[in-house]
Parts: sequence; structure tokens; C-alpha cells
Amino acid sequence: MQSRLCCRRSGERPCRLAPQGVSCGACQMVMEDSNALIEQRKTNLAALRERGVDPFRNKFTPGEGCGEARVKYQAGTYAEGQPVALAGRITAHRDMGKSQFLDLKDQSGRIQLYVQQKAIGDEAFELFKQLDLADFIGVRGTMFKTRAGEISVKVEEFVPLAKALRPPPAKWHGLEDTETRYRQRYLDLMSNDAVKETFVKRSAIIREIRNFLQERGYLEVETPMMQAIPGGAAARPFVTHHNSLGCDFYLRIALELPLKRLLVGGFDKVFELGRNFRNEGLSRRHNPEFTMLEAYQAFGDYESMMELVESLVCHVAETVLGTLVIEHRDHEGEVIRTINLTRPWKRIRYKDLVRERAGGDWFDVSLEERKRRAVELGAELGDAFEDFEVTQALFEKLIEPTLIDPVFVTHAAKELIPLAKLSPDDPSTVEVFECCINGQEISPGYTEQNDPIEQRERLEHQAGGEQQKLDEDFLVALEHGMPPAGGIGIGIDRLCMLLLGQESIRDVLLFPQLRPK
RNA sequence: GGGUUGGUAGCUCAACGGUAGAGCAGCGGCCUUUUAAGCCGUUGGUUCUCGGUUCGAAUCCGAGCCAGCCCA
Repeated sequence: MQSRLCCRRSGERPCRLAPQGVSCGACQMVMEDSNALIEQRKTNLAALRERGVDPFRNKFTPGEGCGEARVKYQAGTYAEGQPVALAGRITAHRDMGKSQFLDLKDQSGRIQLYVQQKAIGDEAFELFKQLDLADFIGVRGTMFKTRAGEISVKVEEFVPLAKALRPPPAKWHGLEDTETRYRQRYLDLMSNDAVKETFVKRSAIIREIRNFLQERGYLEVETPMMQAIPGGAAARPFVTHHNSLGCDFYLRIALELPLKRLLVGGFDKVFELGRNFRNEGLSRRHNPEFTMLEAYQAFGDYESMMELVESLVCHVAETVLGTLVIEHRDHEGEVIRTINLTRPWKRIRYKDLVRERAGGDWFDVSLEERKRRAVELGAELGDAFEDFEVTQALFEKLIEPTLIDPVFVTHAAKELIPLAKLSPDDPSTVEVFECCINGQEISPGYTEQNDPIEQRERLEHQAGGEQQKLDEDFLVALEHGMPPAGGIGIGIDRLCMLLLGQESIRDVLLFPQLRPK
């Protein structure tokens, strides 16, 4: 095998053999792994060419989708003998000698093809034998139903459209190796229909979010992903470099600051649905780039935003899933969790929830006692934990994971959230909520800080004296006057996990980030 | 970053110190309504990499790479 010699020849450490051909990092040679299966397909490709048939045809226009034709026959729209023209990938082959059965698949679904030597002629039948599993073909024929009741197309004519030089994953088990599924998602989509369905639904979720917000008068905007000062959250950014400007930019970590400038400018309802980038670890719940929705409403507050989140999520669940009751299942298909999104969603103050779970006198005892109890209850406390952090540690570790049905936890301690406005009826808290569902934070919302002097103090405190981290232009914008406003953020990937019953963020991202090979 | 489980044929998996196997896919036969089609035959492996222990390593040990899960 030539590829296996590529690096050894140059004296470098040989690269790991990839399951599929990839370029070798050490010597930059493309490894063309040639196994017998690929060779066989290349032989079949050459055989097509010898017959004067183009294995990679430019165009074939199907009359409809494979699944559509099937559904039309089933519904009685098409009768036996209806002529159809279909195109798709061959996903199965059942050889009966002088007659053959194939499964043809496109995005709309699957249909069975029936190919008879007598019907297509000897020459075409020989050509047919040069086809391989996973090739694309176009066919013309007529609809009928087999003895076994399978809706099928009796092929009268077929044309190769594109040759697959590599074999597809096995038909019965599909592709199960998680690493290959993520690295070569096209193989996963090809062989696992449920995966395909998940991403069709993810697309529908995003479409319905847009519909809902636009229906309510929100303007969709796009703000810079490359920022000189990354703001709006506390997270490590990615750095990139602009050559002709000769300066570094940061990939945005939040959408907040540009959107608030738009409130100053006079757009009263705005939203952005797009990618954020955080230079942090990867996990079941974290991908370095993730999709975020942020929406701001002038003359709204945390209460109007709670209504927005509740309506939005219910609208999406009802239109995309057709239900407000979501079941999460394990690998055996057993229901492990049921989430009921039926309105109204519970609302409870942070302090009340903590008292409910950790004792009515939680906030009355000494700090030392609180720490002792927190540890006793299973929270892990770092060394220099301040008082509000002790309660928060307890909240995150013990309370949040138990919040399965939606709960708005409101009025968090003011130290926790420096960008929200104080609550008039309890100035130790701020007007905020955290919407928890499925044991995770799904959506935070605030009555946004619009006092430029307060805002400056808090951002300066957050910047920790590093003046270059202060977004001066944003503060100038606030000084021009920002209307009172409510704002929300919704982590779209986590919303998809919730709605689509996935336990890992990698299963709702088409191309999750993995370490490069 | 720490713990833990795993990496064997194109795919899904066996073999757990003694000749690397099966099913599917592939290839060669038979079969004109099959459908995980069937039947007969057959090809296919640097067992992730490097090193060690051993008469002998896919298997035991060490290091590394990649991934999953748990934790931080």
C-alpha cells in the first residue's frame, strides 16, 4: 500500500492510518488507501466508461422525490402504471438473478425499484450490473405494488448519475462508531435516518423561532462576529488577526452589546440568532462555537421577557413536535425523563427556592453554618467562597439538576448578575430570571441596566482595572440614552437537546468540534 | 486537567497468553414479485502507534494518539 510508505520514505514518524483517505500531516501526501473494495468500484467505474456511459453525469431532472412518489401511490393520487422519473442513491440491493430489487433513497424518502432483464433489455441489464451500492442513479418507470405489498417502480430505463468509490456503512447496523459519526457526519446521515430527522427538526426549530419573533415585530439583525473588545459575558475569547489593519480581533462571546446599541439607535425590538465562540473546554454540553438567540425589547422588563420565553418555547414545541410533553429515552428506548412544557410555567424567587430545598432558616444562620450545611448537602466549595457564592454553589449542584419541568427562578442576588437592574422591592436582588428546564439553564433574562453611570462602574469592576477591556463606545452609547428594556438569551443548542431528546450537544450539531487528527 | 471505558476486515462485533474469526458488504455461481431475500463457494487484517515482558502478545505491562462517559 503506497500510502503506508509515505512518511517512512521521508524518515518521519508514520502517520496514523486513517479509515478513509486523508492528507498526512507529516508529509502532506494524500494517502490514497487502496483496498479491494475501492479497487472493485474503480473497475466498475472503468467498465461504465468503456461502454461510453458517463459515470458522473451533469444532470438528470426527476419528476418528484422518491418518498413523494411512494406517498402519492399510497394515497391513491397515483394509480398502478403511473409513469415516474426518480433520482437517488442506491441503498440496498436484492439480487434475484434475472430480476433485481433496489432501494432508491433521496431526501424525501425511500422507494423500491424493480429491474427485470426482460423489461430493460440485455445490454442495459449488463450495464446495471456495473452499479454499486451507494451509487446515484436516475430512473424512469411505472408505479406498481409487489406481491408482498411493497410500493415499487418497475424500471424501464435507468441512467448512472454519480459513482461512489467507497462503500457505505453496513445497512443493518448502520454506522455506530461515535467518532466516525461526528468526523464524517455525511456517513452518519447516510445510514442513520433518526440522525437525519434530528437535524431536519433542528432546522424547523430555528425557522419557527424566527417566525415567532418576526410575527411579534422583532427585527432580525446581524452584528459583527469579529470584535476589537469581546464583551457581554465573562468568557475567554478566540483571537484572530486582521492583516491589512494590522490588529487582532476577538470572535464574539455574546451578542448583547451591539444589540443594545441598536436600542439606543431606535430599533425597539431586535434579535440576533447566530454563532458565539468561547475558548473553553469541550463537554457533553459545551462546544466552542454554539448558537445563541438574544432578543431585546424596549419598554419591556424581565416579566415581559418571561412571557416571551414561555410563548416562544411552547410555540416551537407545538409547531415542530406537535406536543408540549417531551420524553427523553435511553438507548433501549425506555423513557428516562418526561418534561411537561404546559403553561403556565412555575415562577419562584431564588431565595424562596433555596429555602424550600435547603431549610427555611438558610439565610438567617451564620456564613460558617451555611458553608457547613452546603458541604453536608453535597456542594463543593472552593477556598475563598463569598457568601453569595456558597448559596449559588448549592443551587447549581443540588437544585438546578432537579428542575425538569420549566421553572423561572427570579430575583437572583445582585452580585451574581452585574448587568441587570436592582429590584425595587428587594435591593439585594436584581430583576432577572433564569429559566431552567431539563435540569439545565436554558434562558436567562433581565431588566437591562440602562444607567450609564452604574453600567460604567460595573464594567470597570468586571474589567478589573484593565482599561483596554472596557468597551468605551458601548458606554458612550448608553450615555446617549437607552430605553428601559428587557432582554433574553436562549442557548439554541441546549434548546434543541431539550426538544429533540438528545443528551449530548454533539448530537444536535452537524459538525461538532473534535480534536484534529 | 483528573478518573474511567474503549480502539480488531469497508460496517457491526467475537476471540482475553497458544494458528485472528463470524454476520453483513465485496467477488464467483443458482434463482423473474424480493425486502436484514435465500442457497453454494470465496477474497479480505502492520488487531490505533511505539516500546517492554514472554518460547510465544490482539490479549499482560509502560508511554503516546484518538474517542465516549464521569468529575473539575
